[in-house]
Amino acid sequence: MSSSLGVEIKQRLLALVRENFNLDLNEIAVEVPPKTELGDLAFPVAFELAKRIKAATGEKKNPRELAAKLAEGLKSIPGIARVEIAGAGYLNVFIDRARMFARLTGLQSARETFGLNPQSGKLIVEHTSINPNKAAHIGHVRNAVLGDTTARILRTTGENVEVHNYIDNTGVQVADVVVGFIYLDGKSLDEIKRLAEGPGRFDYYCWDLYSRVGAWYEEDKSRRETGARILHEIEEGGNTTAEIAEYISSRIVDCHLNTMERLDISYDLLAREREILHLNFWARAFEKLKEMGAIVFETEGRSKGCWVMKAEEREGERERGRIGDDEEKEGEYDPDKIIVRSNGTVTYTGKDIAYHLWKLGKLGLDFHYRPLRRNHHGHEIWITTSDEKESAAQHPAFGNGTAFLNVIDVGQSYLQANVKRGVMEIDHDERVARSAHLAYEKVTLTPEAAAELGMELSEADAQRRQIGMSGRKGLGVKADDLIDRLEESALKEVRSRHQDLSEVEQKRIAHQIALAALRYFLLKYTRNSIIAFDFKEALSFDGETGPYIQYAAVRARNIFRKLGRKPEELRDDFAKCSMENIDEFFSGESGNDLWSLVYFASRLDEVTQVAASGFEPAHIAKYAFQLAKQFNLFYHNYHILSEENESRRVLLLMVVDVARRKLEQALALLGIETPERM
RNA sequence: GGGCUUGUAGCUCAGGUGGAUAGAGCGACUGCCUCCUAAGCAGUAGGCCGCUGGUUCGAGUCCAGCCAAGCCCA
Repeated sequence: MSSSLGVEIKQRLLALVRENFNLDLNEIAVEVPPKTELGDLAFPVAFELAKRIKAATGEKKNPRELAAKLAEGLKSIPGIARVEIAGAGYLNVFIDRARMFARLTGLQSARETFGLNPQSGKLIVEHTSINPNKAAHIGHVRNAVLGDTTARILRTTGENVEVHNYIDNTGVQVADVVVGFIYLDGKSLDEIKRLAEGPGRFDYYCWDLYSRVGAWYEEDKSRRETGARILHEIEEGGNTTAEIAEYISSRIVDCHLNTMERLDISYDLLAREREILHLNFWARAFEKLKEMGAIVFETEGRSKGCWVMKAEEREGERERGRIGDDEEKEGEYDPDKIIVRSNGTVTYTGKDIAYHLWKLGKLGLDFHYRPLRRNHHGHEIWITTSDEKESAAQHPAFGNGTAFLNVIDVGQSYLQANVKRGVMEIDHDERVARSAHLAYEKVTLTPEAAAELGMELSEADAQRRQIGMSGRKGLGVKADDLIDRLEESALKEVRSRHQDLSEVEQKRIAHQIALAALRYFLLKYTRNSIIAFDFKEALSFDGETGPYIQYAAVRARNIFRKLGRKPEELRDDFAKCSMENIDEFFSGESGNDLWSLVYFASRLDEVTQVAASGFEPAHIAKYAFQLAKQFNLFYHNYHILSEENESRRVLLLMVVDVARRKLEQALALLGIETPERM
């Protein structure tokens, strides 16, 4: 792998600088030169060195001369073909192409992890976590796709990952839909059941109902008290209202799991808030927090009578904010974080700290578990329960993580920071510090998209670049609607190209293409970029899209199909090629072309590392697209099957195979399959 | 008023640890299917990288101050 060679060169350079100039550099920067002809790795170390020498002795040195001195010492490293000094003093290293190519083609294609940093502990990734009261929309899908892809990337780098989906089944949003069923529709539990089991889409029905409830509240604000009462009954449990809530939220969770299954997104465990309430997680966490002195009881000031987590700095300096009445927003932005209000109720932060202590195995309490369903890979998805009788005798060991990663939109940053702080007061394990809030920006709508959804735009809205989606207003792109449209238009394309395939096969391919289009669309943007959703863009299969990348991989497959042999069957022919053949192959102008494709393909592992350490799947997405582009260029310029020179043809085929393998691996990291045909 | 984030081509966005001529997609214009699939390829046009200073041999990248937008909050 090129990066290990890079590491070796760095170490050698550090030693050379020490020997020759008696200086210690703390880092050696590496770059990739802008053109293949300039080399494969570039070290601007001579510039840094000249600066340091001047600082130490006042002597002005020419970077080119310094670079030349260092170059001598690199030549003996195996894998390096030659070293050149370029520009004002770049040290450019040329990799031994034949040697590296031979190694690349020899890789096991089934290799899934490269385990450069295997972790002993378990990382708990939480994503999706949609309120179970209505259909999922494109914003929820961004969360799920980001979380799912991050989990795939982390697993590939050797992490042990457990994926959780948190179900807030006793929250305000579920309560509002319950209000709708009882007060707006006048439906009993049995009637709701008939509706849910009927032919219509239950999550779509709730989507509309939820916005009707929003409007109902707007008409008469005092109706919100009804909502508050219903919420209280749900939290308390043991009554019909709670039963209705339980039924509705369970059915909606089913719908969400179906939607996510279409995107090849799955979970190990669904953890529900209901159990956190019933199993008294908070009470235990409260004891622990008090024990550790993480929270203190205020006897004076604005927060008198509250248990608070003291601010880290400037304690007491700033005047504390008034305690509001608003359930949801209370006190979260005070310098001292209120955990328990003076009336004895617990804030979200408090409950969340309890839940996260459980994730790390520090609570001393556990859920009961039952299997819920299997996904299409046969993987069992478990769900928590508070009923011991329901509990499975045998279940995987959930929780007990060493760190957690929460995929939540950026608006929750402050809350998440407080949760982490609270947890770290109790769990001092340094690995907890690796825990992070994986924040991402929202998906909004372009004015055009909003108009297409039937929204009446006010003048102010029409002027704006983007319009926020609103579950309460029923304004948003429903995930299943979008997937349906993608599959439909993909199917049309597949039919026109592959009339020989069966209907089932055509649909399967259309589905793979639709999934690629959607996942790539959501992953090509970096996390902190707002996605202004546009139908035309999201439904495109051309240009920088998932299908474009799939197409490149399929083209590579087609070459082997046409050839009538599998890549593995060419090993013997490849072995007959001498190193001289390969050197010749990679020399000259065409050699540079071929090499730049191979070299770029070799860098997937390096890119994966960067994506993993920054929790940024967009790096892989961008890389995959660039690799596909390079492959398409190669495909256009070189006719492989018509190549008459026997050994050259074999080598070209091996290049195709290296590129194909890396394309497929990159797509797999993004959760995208490569179709057999396109 | 406080905190966080963002400002790069007409539009949407990339640009780890400062480095070689600032990139891509879309849109516009011009070419390329007798040849492994044109969901493709090649080319043209399009840029005070928000503004002003600073650090540096070197700044889209780092620092400060402005301006503008978005998000969270008293």
